Amino acid sequence: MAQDLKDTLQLPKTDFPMRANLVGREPARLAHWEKLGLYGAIQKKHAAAPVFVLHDGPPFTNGDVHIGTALNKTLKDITLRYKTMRGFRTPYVPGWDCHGLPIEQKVMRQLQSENKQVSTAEMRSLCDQFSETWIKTQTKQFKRLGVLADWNSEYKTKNPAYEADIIRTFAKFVEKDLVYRSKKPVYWSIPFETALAEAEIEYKDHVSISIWVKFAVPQSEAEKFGLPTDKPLFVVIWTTTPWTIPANLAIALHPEIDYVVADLGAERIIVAQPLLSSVLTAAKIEVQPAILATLAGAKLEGLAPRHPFIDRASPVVLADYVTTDSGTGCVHTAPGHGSEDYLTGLKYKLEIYCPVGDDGKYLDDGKVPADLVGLTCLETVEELAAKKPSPANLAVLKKLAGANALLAKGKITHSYPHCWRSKTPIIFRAVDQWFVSLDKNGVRTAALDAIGKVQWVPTWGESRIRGAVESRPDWCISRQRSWGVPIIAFYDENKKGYLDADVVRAVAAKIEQQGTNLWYNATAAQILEGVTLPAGWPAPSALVCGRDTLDVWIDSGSSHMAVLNRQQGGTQRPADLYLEGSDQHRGWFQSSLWTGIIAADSAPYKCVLTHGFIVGEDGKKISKSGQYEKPPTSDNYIAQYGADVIRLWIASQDFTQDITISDKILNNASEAYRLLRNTLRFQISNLFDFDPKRDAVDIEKMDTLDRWALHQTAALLRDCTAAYDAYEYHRVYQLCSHFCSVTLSAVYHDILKDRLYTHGTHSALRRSSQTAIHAIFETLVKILAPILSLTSDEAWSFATAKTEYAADSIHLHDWPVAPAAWTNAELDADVTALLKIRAQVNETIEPQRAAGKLGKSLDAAITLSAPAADATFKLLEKHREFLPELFIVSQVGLSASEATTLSIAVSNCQELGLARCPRCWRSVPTLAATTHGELCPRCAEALIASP
RNA sequence: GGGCUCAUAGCUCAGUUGGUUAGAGCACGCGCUUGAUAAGCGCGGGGUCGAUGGUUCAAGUCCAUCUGGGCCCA
Repeated sequence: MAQDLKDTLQLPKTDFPMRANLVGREPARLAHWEKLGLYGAIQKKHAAAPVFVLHDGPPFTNGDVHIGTALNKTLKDITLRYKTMRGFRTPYVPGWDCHGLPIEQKVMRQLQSENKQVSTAEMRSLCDQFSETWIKTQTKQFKRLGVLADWNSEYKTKNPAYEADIIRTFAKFVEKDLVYRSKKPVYWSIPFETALAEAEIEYKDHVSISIWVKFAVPQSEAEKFGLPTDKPLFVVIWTTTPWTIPANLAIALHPEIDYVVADLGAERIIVAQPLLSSVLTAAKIEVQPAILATLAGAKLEGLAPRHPFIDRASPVVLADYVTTDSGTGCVHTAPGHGSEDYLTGLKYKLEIYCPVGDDGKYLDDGKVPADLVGLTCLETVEELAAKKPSPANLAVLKKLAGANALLAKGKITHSYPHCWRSKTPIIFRAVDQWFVSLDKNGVRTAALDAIGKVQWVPTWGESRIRGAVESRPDWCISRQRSWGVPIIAFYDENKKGYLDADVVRAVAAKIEQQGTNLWYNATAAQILEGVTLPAGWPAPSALVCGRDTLDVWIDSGSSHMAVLNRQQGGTQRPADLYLEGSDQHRGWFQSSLWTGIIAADSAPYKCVLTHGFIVGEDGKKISKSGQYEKPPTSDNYIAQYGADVIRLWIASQDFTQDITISDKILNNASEAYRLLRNTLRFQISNLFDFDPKRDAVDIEKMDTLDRWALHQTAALLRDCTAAYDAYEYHRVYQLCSHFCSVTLSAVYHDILKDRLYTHGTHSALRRSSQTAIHAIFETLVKILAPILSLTSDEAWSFATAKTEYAADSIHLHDWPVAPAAWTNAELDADVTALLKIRAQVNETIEPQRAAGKLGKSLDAAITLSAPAADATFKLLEKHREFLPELFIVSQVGLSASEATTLSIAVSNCQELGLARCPRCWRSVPTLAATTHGELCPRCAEALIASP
C-alpha cells in the first residue's frame, strides 16, 4: 500500500551518481576531452574573439610535478577557463625549462656512479634525454589535473629554434653595448680546473693555518689620521687562508665597532676593542697594554697600511659584515678570492685581483714575489692525508715571518668547502665572466618605468619587484657549465674575447638549423664559415669557441621573444598575464623584464599575478614540517583525492598568502565537494521530466519563492563574477558553498520537495519551480565550471543529454547571464524577512522535538501572534497562504495580539485532531476517499491530474 | 641582518572610511527524518581577533615594539 502511494510521487531520478569516485572515473572524462579535441574546439569557437594571453612560466624538467607546481598550473587553468567563458580567445602554450645545473648534475652523478667519462656533446645529449623523459612524465601529470592546453604547440627551451631566439636576445644585449668582461670569484676545483656550483660543494672539516698578520701604517698616514707616530704602528688582520695574502688589497673594518690603538712596548697595534684580549692571548703577550686611543671603524676609513711583502697599500675600507666573533675585527680583503671581498671590492673600486691560475698555482704577473710563483694554493689529496699544509701556505708563512709581519699563528679545524668529486678543498677564485650592464643606456630607468605601467596582483608585488630591480647589481650571465645555451663569444690565443651582435645572429641562424651541439662539435673556423667578421677580428682559424653557457634565467626570460613574439600557438606579445609564485619577482618576472626592456623596449606582460607557497599544517614549509610518508607530488595527492577535490582545495584558499595543505584541509575540501555535487544532483534529478522548451513558465507567472531563488542566483552570479575578475577564487568558493548549503539546500530545495514530489506532473507550481531550478542549475554549474572542471562537465552531460558523456561540453559554453527580471529587491526583502521568522519558528519547534512531542516539522501546527499594526503582522498576512509551505509545517494560524512582539505557539497536529495524509505527510482537517485510499484533497486532485 | 608579506573560532574565509553583545560555511555535539539516503533538516557549544604598550569617548580595524610563519636577498 505504502509502496503503491510512493509510486504516484514525482520522485527525483538521475544517473548522475552521488558517489563521485573521482580517482577512478576522472581519467575517462579526460580521455573523452582528448577524443573531442576540446582544446581545439574551444579555440575554434573563439577564433574571432579578442585574445587573452596567459603566458606559461616553464617548470623545470627534472622530476615529478610537485604539489606546488600543481597549484600554479591549476590556477592558470581556472583563470583561462573563466576567461574563455567570458568570451576571450585563450591560447595556452605550455612551456618547459630544460637547461641547467640540476639536470647536468644528476646526469653527471649517474655517469660517475657508472665510472664513465663522456665528451661535452655526449653529456649534453644525455641531459637532453633526461629532460625529455621528465617532460613526458610531467605532461601526463599536468593533464591528470585537468589542465587544458595546446600540448602540440608547447615550447621547450632546448629546442633549436628556441635556443636560436635565446641567442638572438643575447645579440640584442651585445648590440646595445651592455655586455662586458670582468672578473668575479667562483668556487674552483683545482684538480678538475673547473668552476663549481654551490650544489657541487661538500662541506667537510679542514685543518687550516690561522695567522695574525701585521700591516704597517706609514708615519705619514698615522699623522693624517691623528694617530701616535712615536713607535711603529700596525693594523692586525686574521685569516685562515694564508695563500690569499698575496691577493690582499684592503682591510675591512666595521664602521660602528670601536677599535683601539694598543701599546705592546716596542710597537703598537690596531684591533677591534672587544677582540684585543683574544689577540694578546694568541700572540702570547701577558702584559696589559696601554690603550692610547679608541675610535670607531668609520674614523679609520682610508687609512693606508702597507702590504707586508708586496709594495703596495692595503687601505682600510668599511663593511657591515665585519663581526667581533673571531679574528681581530680587521678583515683581510682579497676581492678576487671571496664573495664579500668581491662586493666590497666593487664598492671601493678595487681591482678584482686573482694571481692564481686555473691549476691553482700562483701566476707570474710581476707582482707575486718570485719565490711564490708556481706554488699550489691548497692541498692535494695526498697532502691532506699526510696532514701537510699546502706549499703556498708554507711559503707565505715564511715570507710573513721574514718580513716581521707575523704576530701569531695557530691551527683551526673548521667546516670548509670541498669539491664533491676530487674531495680536495676548493678555492674561491675570480675568473673572467661576461656581465650585462644594467645602468648603461638607461636600461634600469626604463625597467623601473615599465614596472609602473604593469598591473601587479596583489599590489605589493610592485614594491617587491621594484626593490629587486633597483638593487640588482650588474648581471653576471656566464656559467661554467655544459648543459645550456653557449655564449657566442670567440677567443684568440691570448684569451682575448670577441663578441659581435651580427656574428652572434649569424651563428644563431646556424644553430636554429643544427642545434647548439654545433658549437661543441665544430671548430670556430667551421662555425664562422660564410660569416662576415667585423674589422679587427683575427682570422677564424686563430679563434676558438668560448665554453661558457648563458645564465638559464636568460633561457626562460627570453620566452616572450621566442614564443609570444613569434605568435606560437596563437599567442601574442605582450602577454595579458604572467601567473607564478612570489619567488619569481626575483626570478622569471625580473629576467623577462630585463630581456623585454633590452630586446623589445617594453615589459612582456600587462599584468603579473603571484601566489604564495604551500606550507604544512603547522604553517611551515612542506620540506621542513616533518616526515611525509609519500613525496608531496601532484600524483600522490590526486591518487588519494582526485583532481576536482584538489582543484577545489586550491580555489578555497586566498592564494596570495601561504597556502596550507594537510589531510584535514583536503578532507574539508572533500566535504565541500560533496555538498556542491549533491546540490547539483538534486537539481538534475528533479528535472527528469522537465523540458524547458515545453514546460518553462514565464517569470511573471512564477511563484514567489522561485522568483526569490532567482533573485538570489542573480546576486550569486554578480558576486562570483566580480570575484573571478579580481582573481579572488576563494570568494567564489565561499559564495558557492554558502549558496548551496544555506540558500538552496536548507531553504529553497527543502521547501520545494513537497511541490516537486507530490503535485501533479504538470502543476503550475511544480513547473514554476522546475523552471527556476533549471535556470539556477545552468547558472551555478557554469560558475563552478572553471574550478570543478570535470564534475561540472559531468553534471552538464547528465543534465542536458541524460548521459555520462556528451559531445557538448560545458567548457564550450559562455558565462551565464542573469536576466534583469530575476532581480526583484522588493520580493527579496519580503522573503528575507519571512525567513527570519522561519528561523524563530524552528527555534520554537526544537524543544518540542527534543521532548519527543514532535518529529518532522510537518507534524506541527503553529500559531503566530503579533500586533495587528506591526509590519511583521502585515507581512505575514500578505503571504498567509505561503506560510505553511515556507515553514514546512501543516498549518499556520495568524492572530492579532496585544503583545509588543511576535510570539509563536507550536502544537502537534494529531493532538489537534488533524489527519495525516499518507501521501504528502501533511496533516489536514479531513481526508477524502480515492482509489489509493484516504488522501488529502490536494493529493486526490494530483492523482486525478496525473494518475 | 635587510626587503616584501602574513597572523580573526578545530579548518577555510568575511569583517566597508575605528562605533551596538565579532560573522559565514565546513568540522564537532545533540536531536529529527528515512520520498536527495555512504544523503537531507533542526538546534547547540566554540573566538580575551598572535603578544605587549600607546593614540582615542570608542580599536580586530590606527601607531610602536615584540613573537611566530612565508618568499627573496645577505
